Amino acid sequence: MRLIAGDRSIESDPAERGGELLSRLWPEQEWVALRVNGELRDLLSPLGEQAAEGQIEPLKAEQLSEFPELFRHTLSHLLAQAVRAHFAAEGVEEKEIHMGVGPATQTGFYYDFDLPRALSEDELPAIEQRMHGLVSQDLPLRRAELSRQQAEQAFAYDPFKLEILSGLPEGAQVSTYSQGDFTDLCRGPHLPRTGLIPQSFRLTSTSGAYWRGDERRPMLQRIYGVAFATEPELEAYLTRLEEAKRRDHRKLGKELELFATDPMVGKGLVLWLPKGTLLREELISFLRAEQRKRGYQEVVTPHIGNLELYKTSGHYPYYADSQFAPIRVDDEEYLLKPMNCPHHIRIYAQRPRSYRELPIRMSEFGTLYRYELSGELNGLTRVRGFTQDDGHIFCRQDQLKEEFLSVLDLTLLVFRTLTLQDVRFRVGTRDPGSDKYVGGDAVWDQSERQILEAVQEVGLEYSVAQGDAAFYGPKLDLIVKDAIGRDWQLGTIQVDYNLPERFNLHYVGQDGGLHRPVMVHRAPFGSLERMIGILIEHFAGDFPLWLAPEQVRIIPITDRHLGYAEEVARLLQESGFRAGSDAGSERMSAKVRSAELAKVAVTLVVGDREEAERTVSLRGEGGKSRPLSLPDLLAELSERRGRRSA
RNA sequence: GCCAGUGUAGCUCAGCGGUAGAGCAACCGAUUCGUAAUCGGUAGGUCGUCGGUUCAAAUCCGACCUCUGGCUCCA
Repeated sequence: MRLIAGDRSIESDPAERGGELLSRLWPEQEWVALRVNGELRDLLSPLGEQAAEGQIEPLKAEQLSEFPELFRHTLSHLLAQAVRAHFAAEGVEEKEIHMGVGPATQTGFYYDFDLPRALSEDELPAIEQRMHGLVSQDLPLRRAELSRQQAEQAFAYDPFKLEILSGLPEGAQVSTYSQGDFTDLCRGPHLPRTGLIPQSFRLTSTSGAYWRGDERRPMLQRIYGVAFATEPELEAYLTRLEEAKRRDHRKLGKELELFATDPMVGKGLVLWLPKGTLLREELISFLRAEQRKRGYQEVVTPHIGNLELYKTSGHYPYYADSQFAPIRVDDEEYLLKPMNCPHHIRIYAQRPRSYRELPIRMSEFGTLYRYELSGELNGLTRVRGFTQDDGHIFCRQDQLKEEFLSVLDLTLLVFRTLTLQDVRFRVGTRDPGSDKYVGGDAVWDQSERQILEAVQEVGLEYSVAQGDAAFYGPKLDLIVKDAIGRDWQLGTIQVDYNLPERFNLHYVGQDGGLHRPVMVHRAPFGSLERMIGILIEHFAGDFPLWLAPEQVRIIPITDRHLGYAEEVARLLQESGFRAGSDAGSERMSAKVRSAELAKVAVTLVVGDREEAERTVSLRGEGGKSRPLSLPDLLAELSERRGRRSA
C-alpha cells in the first residue's frame, strides 16, 4: 500500500509497524509516535490496512505537550507496575492484585485496583518513587497481539480483565503492552520506552470507584495522578488548583458570612445569612425586572403538592429515588415539591385559554426539595433544598421558535451581565436505544429540529449530546467558562410536548377548535444556590458593586471625622446604597485592611482635608486613592451600579 | 448510599496517656493616627457525639454523626 509523508509518497505494508516506517523515512531522527490521517498511533502497532493512502505525520518528543494522553496512559501502566511492586514488598503475589481500567484523564491518569487491604494516601509518595524509578530505567515497551482465547488464558487470574475480554466478539484480536516484567491488556497507544515519559507527574489522591461505574458492582481503589509534559506545566496546574482553593465558595461563604449549613438544621439545607440574602435578592430583582420587560407573569405556588399531581406529570415514580418520601396526611399523600412545572400547568388549566393570549410566560422563584445522596452534597453546588428561577412558556407551535430564541436572548443577557462571557451550547437529544422517554418519535424529531435551528441562528458554538435529553423532551444546556477557565453547566432550556399532553392542556384556536399548547421550560440561573456558589468562585468574593453585600464603607481618619463619615454614609444610603462608616478605634490603615478583607466594594477615607473640602478619598485598585466631591461620588457610584459593572 | 480521609475557642492551628494552648477575631481600657495589622488587659473549649480500655483519655479502641476527596446520579 502507498502512504503519503509530507510531499513524499512511500510504499508500505499493513503489517509494518509505525516505528519501522518512520526509521525508514528518517533514519537519524527519534520519534515518539505518529499520526495517520490525524489519528494518534504508537510506534509499536502495525499500520493496518486502513492506513492505505493515508497521511503520515511523525511526532517528536518535543511535541508531547500536544499529545499528553500518550505519556499519561503509559504512566497508568507504570502506576500499576509500581503498585504491584509495592505490595510484592510485603509478600503479596502480583496475581492477587486484580485491576480494573487505567485510562488517561484530562489532567493525568488513574488506575483502579482490587487490593488485599486499604491503601493509605501516605503510601502514594513511595509508589510515586517507584514510578520515577521505572522512568529512569528507560524500559522499552513491547506490544503483542493475541486472540481473545489466548488473552483469557494469560489473564485467567484477573476477573476484571476476563470480564473486559468477555465483552469482545468471539474471534477478536487483542493487544497487550509490557514493560519490564509487567504486562497489561491494552489498546494503546503508548510511548515506545519509559524514558520518554516526562518526570513531571505526581500521584495526588486515592478514592473508591465502582467497577464499571455500577454501584451494584464491587468497589475498587482508584489512584489518581496528574502529569504534564514539562515541570512548568505541572506547576501551572498545581497553581490553578491553589487558585481554585482560594476561591472555594464554601470557604469564602463562611468568611464573608454569606451562607451556612448546620447539621442541626439538616444536611444539604442552606441558611442564607443577611449578606448572602442581599446578594440573592439583587440577582432575583435583576431577573425579575428583565422578565417583566419580556412579558412574564410571576406566580407563587406551594412547597408541597398532592402526589397525584406528580403521578400525572410522571415525575413520580420516575424520580422517586431522588425525592423526599411522600408525606401522609389523612387519606392523601403529599410530596415536597421536586419541580415547579406541574403547579404552573395547573395555573394554566384554571380556565379555558384562547390562542389570542398565548404565549403565556409564567415565572416563579420556586423552592424545590430533592433527596440527593448524602455523599453528593457539596456547599451550594449540590443541596437538598434550592430555589429555581423557573419559568414555563405555554405557546402555539408557530410561536415556538421565536419564544425559544427570546429565552436564549434572556439567558445570554443574564450571563453577560454576570461577566460570564464565554458561552457554548449543548443540545441534548434522545438516545434512540432507550425506552425511558415519553411521547412519540414525531414530536421528538420536531422539537429537536426546532432547538437546532434556533441555536444555529444565534451563531455560538454548539455540540449535540445524544442521550442527554430530559424524559419529556430535548433540552439545551448552556456551558460557561468562569474567571479561571473552568466549565460550568448553567441555565437550561427545554421544549416539552409531553406534559401538555399528560395534563390534557388546550387552547381555543382561531378555528374554534381545541389545540394542544407547547411548553418551554427555562431557568437562566438554574438554581440560585448553585449560581451564587459559582459567582462566589468566579469573582473570588470580590463582587461587582451592584451585587456586593456591603457596597461602601467610609473610614474616618480620627474620631473627629466620624460625624462627616456618617453624613457621607447617610447621603449614600438615601440613594439606596448599602453604606456605613467604621467607628472603631483602630488606626486608619487597620480599618483599610479590614475593609479589604471583608471585600467591601468601595472604600472611602475621610479626614481633615476631605471634611474641609466636602470630598472623599476613594480607594482604588492597588491602593491608589483619588479625591472626589460628594456629587461626583454619587454620580460615579450610581453609574457603576446602574451599568452593573465592577 | 459506597470507598478513603477528617473533626481541639468564631477562624487558622499546636498539644498525641498525667491539671486544655498560641495567633487572629470578640469584649474592656489606653491611643486619634492619611490608604492592608497601635499597645495593654479580659473573656471564650464536656477537645464532633456516645460507649469501651486505663489509677488516669483531647491523646488508645469501637460505633455513630459532620465535613472533605472520589464513585454513582442529576427532572
